[in-house]
Amino acid sequence: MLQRVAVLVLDNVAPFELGVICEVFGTDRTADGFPGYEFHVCSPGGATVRTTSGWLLTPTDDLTALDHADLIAVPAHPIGCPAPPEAVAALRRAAERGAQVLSVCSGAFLLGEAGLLDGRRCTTHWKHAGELARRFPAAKVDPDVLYVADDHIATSAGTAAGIDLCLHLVRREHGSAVATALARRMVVPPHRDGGQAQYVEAPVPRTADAPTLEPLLSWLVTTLDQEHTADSLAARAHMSPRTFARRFRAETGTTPHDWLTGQRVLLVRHLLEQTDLGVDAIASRSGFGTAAMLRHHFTRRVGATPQSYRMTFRDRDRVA
DNA sequence: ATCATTTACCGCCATG
DNA sequence: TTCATGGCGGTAAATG
Repeated sequence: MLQRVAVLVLDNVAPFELGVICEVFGTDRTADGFPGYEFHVCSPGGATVRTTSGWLLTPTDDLTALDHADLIAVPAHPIGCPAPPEAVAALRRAAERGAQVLSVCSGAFLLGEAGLLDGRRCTTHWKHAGELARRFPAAKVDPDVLYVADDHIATSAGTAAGIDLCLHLVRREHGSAVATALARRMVVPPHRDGGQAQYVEAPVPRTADAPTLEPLLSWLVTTLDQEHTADSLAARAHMSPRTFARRFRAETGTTPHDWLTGQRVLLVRHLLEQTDLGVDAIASRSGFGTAAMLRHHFTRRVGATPQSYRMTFRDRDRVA
């Protein structure tokens, strides 16, 4: 249960990464039906810290807040800045008692200092991935993903990926209806999977002379119930199968089939939360065809069975 | 759970 | 020369 959230700030904290965390967990939207959090910003001794932009930030708490938090968020700090031992120790204590920990960008280095990355899959900004692996040899650094959230230690790549990770945690806690509504409120894309590549060749849609796959993708999400094959998609995009596969990876960072499955799972989550349709009906509507197929992909990607997912999220949170 | 069959994907390389 | 293309074949994964 994520109720108490504590952000650990040190000198030279990066404002944008900090802002991402504040936006998701530190802004009161309970009036609109969103879940509320007890939000603490803490530093060693509660001392004022300087941001990388030069201005000063006065925390609400000292490090004792870490001992009572359900979620501890670590924004980015420049690598090489000495981490106060008491902050590292507090972080380790929190992780040991099972609190959820998340880092954005270079915040992962602080998690490394606390030994939280040992033996764990993790990530950071691609530019720092090599350094992170060198500094913490026991960490399994994956430089190619937006975020890793395998267990209660979660790490994310550069800045914007922090938004994806925060929304992922909201989704895990409160379901996709809440996460999607929150994303809409923040005007960010509703869901980017953690496995999605950090490098995408065309993250920004190009202009008319260089068409993108965007129209195809938009059409796909409205026709998830239909059958789609690699060849049929290539034909619709007026490309050879080989070129289509290449272009698809360049633009989305994944493969057509994998992307399609991801979208179908999102639709399933939605239908489980918002309707009373049976698993068979949902399988049919989402394009999985059979309940067995649905269960297979759903449990693999969500980590819960459709039934338990529905039990958890059905009617629990109302969103305006 | 396991298996046989089919499909998707990607490295390689020739082509324009 | 460099670059995108697209056909081929091996391998991994999905499917039923």
